[in-house]
Amino acid sequence: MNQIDSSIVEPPSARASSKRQAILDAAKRSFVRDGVIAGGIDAIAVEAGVSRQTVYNLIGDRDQLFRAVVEEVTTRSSASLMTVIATFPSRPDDIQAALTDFAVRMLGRCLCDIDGQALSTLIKREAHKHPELFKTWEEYGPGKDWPVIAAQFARLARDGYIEIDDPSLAARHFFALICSDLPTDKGPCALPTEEAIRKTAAAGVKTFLRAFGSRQSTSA
Amino acid sequence: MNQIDSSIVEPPSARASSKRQAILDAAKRSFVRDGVIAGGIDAIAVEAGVSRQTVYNLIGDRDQLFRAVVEEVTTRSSASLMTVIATFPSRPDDIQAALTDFAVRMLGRCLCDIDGQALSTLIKREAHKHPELFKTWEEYGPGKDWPVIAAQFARLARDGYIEIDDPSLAARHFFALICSDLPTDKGPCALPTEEAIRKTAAAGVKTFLRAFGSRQSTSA
DNA sequence: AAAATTTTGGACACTGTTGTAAAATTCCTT
DNA sequence: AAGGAATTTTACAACAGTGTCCAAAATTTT
Repeated sequence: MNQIDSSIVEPPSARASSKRQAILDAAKRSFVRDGVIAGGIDAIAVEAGVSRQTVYNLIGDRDQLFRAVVEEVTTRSSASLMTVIATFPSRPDDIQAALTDFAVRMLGRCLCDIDGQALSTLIKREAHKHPELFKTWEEYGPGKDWPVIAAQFARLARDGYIEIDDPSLAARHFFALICSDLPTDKGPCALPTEEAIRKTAAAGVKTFLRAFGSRQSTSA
Repeated sequence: MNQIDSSIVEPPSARASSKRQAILDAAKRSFVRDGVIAGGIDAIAVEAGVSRQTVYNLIGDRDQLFRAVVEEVTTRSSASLMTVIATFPSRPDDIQAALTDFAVRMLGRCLCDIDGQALSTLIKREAHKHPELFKTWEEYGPGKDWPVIAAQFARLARDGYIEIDDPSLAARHFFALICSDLPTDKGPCALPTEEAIRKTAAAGVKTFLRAFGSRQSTSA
């Protein structure tokens, strides 16, 4: 039905793979929107543009579907988080601008994208019924990267940009501030606009630097 | 409707009222734990210690049950929030200690109690299906009190305790910081311990005052 | 073009839940 | 203790969703 750009030459099971992805995406949306148990398999199949049988053929029953979605979301979120962490400013001229840009990237590409949203929603909502989910998050997912982020802040402190006692705490406060009043927390599940993200990030970084910025490097 | 401490002589429908409350509590827990649609009415009835019929007799079907729970949770949360806001420090000797105590009260009695937990969970999870829920939150629930909180911070600034540009933003950053790494966000739905609350609140207030505290009144 | 494979739509039995209605029981009033 | 109200028990019909099977249609491969 919807081959994206598989016009020229595709591997043997390209169609199946594409359909599989469509199902996973539809299931992801359904799980986030209605909960894992609430939405019917039929609805997911319709949303994916396939028949119910295809769902059972390519993936399996609800439980396997859930696991497949979690796996994909975890993998993707972890990867994009790593990518963004790699862009953490190292020796910026303007620490405020650099941190703001970093915060915007983090919010837009990790926390507010469809996968990040799905991951946090699923963890919050299904953790009590699937304890392994939270464990996976800690071991293989974004949860394992907190020390890396803390280390970035420690390095920033060592280079004289900020003054902190506890890098881990600083990292958590940084994230709390840049997420402070994202529309996500309030209204429906709509993803915030790029503009809202930038505004929130800038305000959060400003407060963060008021608290932790070195006196000499605080500009503005 | 709900007489509070009618221990000595009970009004005629005291038993019904008590059962009604038990049902509402059980439904609240079930809705938060499993979602509004997932848990069976039977399970709620058993958890409340009544039969399924009594649920239908005293309250009604699932939808009425949901509305009753939302109404109760909203009312209670709003009331306890008001109570705690009333204890906002006015002219404290030690601004840090006073704000920390306030943060502890706010976390413990509003955000981390069963009703606050239920309210935020239900709003996040069911907002898309019951838009009136979020609207109610804004008009009658805790949402309507943000300006009041912002005003408290404005007053604190006027009295020279803190230095802020935007009271509303300061209020949001204050809450973001004191909620920063509450165990709630991570693990299962268990309520955080008093100790964890105090620690998180203290750390949040400390950072808040590093950012916004007046130079002269910042102690330690 | 024919064969092989995948996808589809429909039918099916099955389970679990719902909301209601009647009896049976318990509880309170008098 | 008897009468009456409330509550629980039990039963029931209706319904929605699940997972499976199969034949027909569509699609790919030979």
